[in-house]
Amino acid sequence: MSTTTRGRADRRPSITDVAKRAGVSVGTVSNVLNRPDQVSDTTRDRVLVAIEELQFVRNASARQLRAGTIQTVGAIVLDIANPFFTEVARGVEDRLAADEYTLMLSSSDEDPEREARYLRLFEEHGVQGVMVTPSAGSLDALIALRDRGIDVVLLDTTSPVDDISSVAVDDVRGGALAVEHLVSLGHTRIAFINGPQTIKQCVDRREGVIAALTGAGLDPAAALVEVTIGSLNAEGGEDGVNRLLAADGARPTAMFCVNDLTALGALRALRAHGVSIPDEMAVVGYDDVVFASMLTVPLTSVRQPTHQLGWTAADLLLRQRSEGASFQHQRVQFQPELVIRGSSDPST
Amino acid sequence: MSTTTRGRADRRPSITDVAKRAGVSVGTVSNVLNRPDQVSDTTRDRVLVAIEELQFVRNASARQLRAGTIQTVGAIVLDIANPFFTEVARGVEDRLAADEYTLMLSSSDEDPEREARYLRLFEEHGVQGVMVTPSAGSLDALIALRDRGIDVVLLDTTSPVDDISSVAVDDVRGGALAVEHLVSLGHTRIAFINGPQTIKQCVDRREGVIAALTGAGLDPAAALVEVTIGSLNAEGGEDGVNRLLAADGARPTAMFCVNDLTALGALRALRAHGVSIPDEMAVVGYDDVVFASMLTVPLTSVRQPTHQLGWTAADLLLRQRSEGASFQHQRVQFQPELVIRGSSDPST
DNA sequence: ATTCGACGTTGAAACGATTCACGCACCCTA
DNA sequence: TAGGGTGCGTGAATCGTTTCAACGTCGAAT
Repeated sequence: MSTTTRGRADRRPSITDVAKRAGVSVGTVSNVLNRPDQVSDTTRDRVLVAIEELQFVRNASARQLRAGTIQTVGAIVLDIANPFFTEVARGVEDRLAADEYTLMLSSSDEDPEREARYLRLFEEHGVQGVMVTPSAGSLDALIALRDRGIDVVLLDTTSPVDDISSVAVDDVRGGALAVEHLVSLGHTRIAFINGPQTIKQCVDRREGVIAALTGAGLDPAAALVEVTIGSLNAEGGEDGVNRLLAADGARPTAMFCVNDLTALGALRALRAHGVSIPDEMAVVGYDDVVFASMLTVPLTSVRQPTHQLGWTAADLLLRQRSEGASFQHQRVQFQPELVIRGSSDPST
Repeated sequence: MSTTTRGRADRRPSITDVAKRAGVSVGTVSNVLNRPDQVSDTTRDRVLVAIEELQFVRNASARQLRAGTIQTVGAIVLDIANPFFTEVARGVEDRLAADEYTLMLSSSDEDPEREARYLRLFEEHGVQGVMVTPSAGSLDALIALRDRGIDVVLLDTTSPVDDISSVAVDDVRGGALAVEHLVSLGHTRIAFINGPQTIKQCVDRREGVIAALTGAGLDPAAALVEVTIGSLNAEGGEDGVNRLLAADGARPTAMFCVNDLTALGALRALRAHGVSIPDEMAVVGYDDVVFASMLTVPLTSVRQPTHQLGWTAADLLLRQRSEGASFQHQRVQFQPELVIRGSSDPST
């Protein structure tokens, strides 16, 4: 009775149970599973029937314990809810699928502790490699990881060391593009809603911003109003604008947001404050996400090759694996592109 | 030399290596790791030093093989790139964190095969339970999974059976809300950009649509123009509109899109065709995603309690685990809410 | 008739962590 | 001083799979 009507399995059937039921050895069952052509038809059928009857499901832990490793890599992005990163992840998956690798995907939410936790989790699970958008200070941990035999590729950031590959978009150039554009429209007082300097993208885009201002003969100290926000999402953008508008001093006439999600929140807050766009405030975002062109005021943004970014990172990782010591580490860098729309330029 | 300067580990150090180096038995190392207070201070320190020196990292497979199970559950959503589902996932994570469970998250991309593959992968990895937004026909597999001891909670769909719990939002009501609104604005010819009937949400929302039309004394056969699209994203929405506008017959004056991503694509295509909104075409979406209120024409949409949906699903799953046989299966259903904006109502 | 290879199958060793019954040393108490 | 705890540590068994040397059997070749 307990075998026929059990509501809940007492124990998962193992390969041994299958072997007993089919009247063969465990080795044969394993062969049926992994090298079916080395088993005679009749035996194979008998085993398959037993597998079906027992509803046998392989135990991945045992499998992997024996094998030592699995066809899996991990990826840690800054924010899984950001369309930019989901598109990158899609690129990663597409490349991995070709080599029948699977992906463990996690979001650090810009928190170094979460990043470290996931890194450890991935390692404990025996991934062959990781793609990471690292927070500040995690480089040493990544180098140590690499030394322990887990390949590392930096994602959306340029590698500071020669023996770790990276795939990035030129963020300095992107930041410059945005601000050069605003300056060319005549703005001389520009707000920059930026994330913490623990995030490399924020540092680089800021560098581009400063360079563009200086290059245009403006003094950053006077022309730039920096607002630092805690998280790079819509809430952060709203928060940034609220603080900006509450501050004393001349209100900027233009604003560069570190990404489109932030810009979305900023636009929402600006609207709530009755600030008209682009007349009273020109706004530029970053990423050119799917909805940027469709907003009340279509958002000027810096476009990046998202899918290609992810695809290339995965490609480097897999090639590093297969080529071994002969692999040449490299820093791949793509160029961003400014897409001008109504949020900055009234003539469009 | 090979031990000091090895660039790449020959083999991951095991608990045995640590034990040897520290001059203790493996049992003691395990105790240091799992019950540190049962080990004397000096021994513990010695072991910790060895762990540090060898850069020892636990092997999750071995650990889990012995333990039999892990504090992990899986979730399969229809589309990870849809903000609706990322918000749901966030709710799931928040509840799981309280019980120190981890989440394996995957996207089926509305493909039953992908769903089945991930389900199997989760099972092989020994998850304790799964939350699934199922495709049509996968119920039997889910019941079988439950019978094999893996708890199942249906996510964003109402359970068709008594002994599997579910957490959903009333999609029939949601569909009705959308169309009642359009009818109240005087529309008598309404397009419905819907996904395939293999997706329960699409079936339910359609049922609500039909009910609303009938309730208003309209004949669905005449009043409703259905367009079925392959995937519920922006591309699908664009495709749907293109096909709608290319078709013969009187053009509808209103349109209900099965979700906001689809609506976004639809709006893009409508704009490309020079159709003005809401004058020539009123548009209603579904989900009220973060950018809905910020679009060129703010999108009327049906709002759902996303975070709560995920949180509750995870809560049911964990309680099912802990309460065992005494657990009462339940169908939780939340109510949707219509948010009226400019894409349907010119007066807003 | 013997040898040989091919084929199919076997069974035990290994993977690395956890667990638990047991042993040892020590101190406290009667 | 014997008896009984207590506190630490040990080491073998165990989880389920894969792998591989070894074995029997059969047919073909010599």
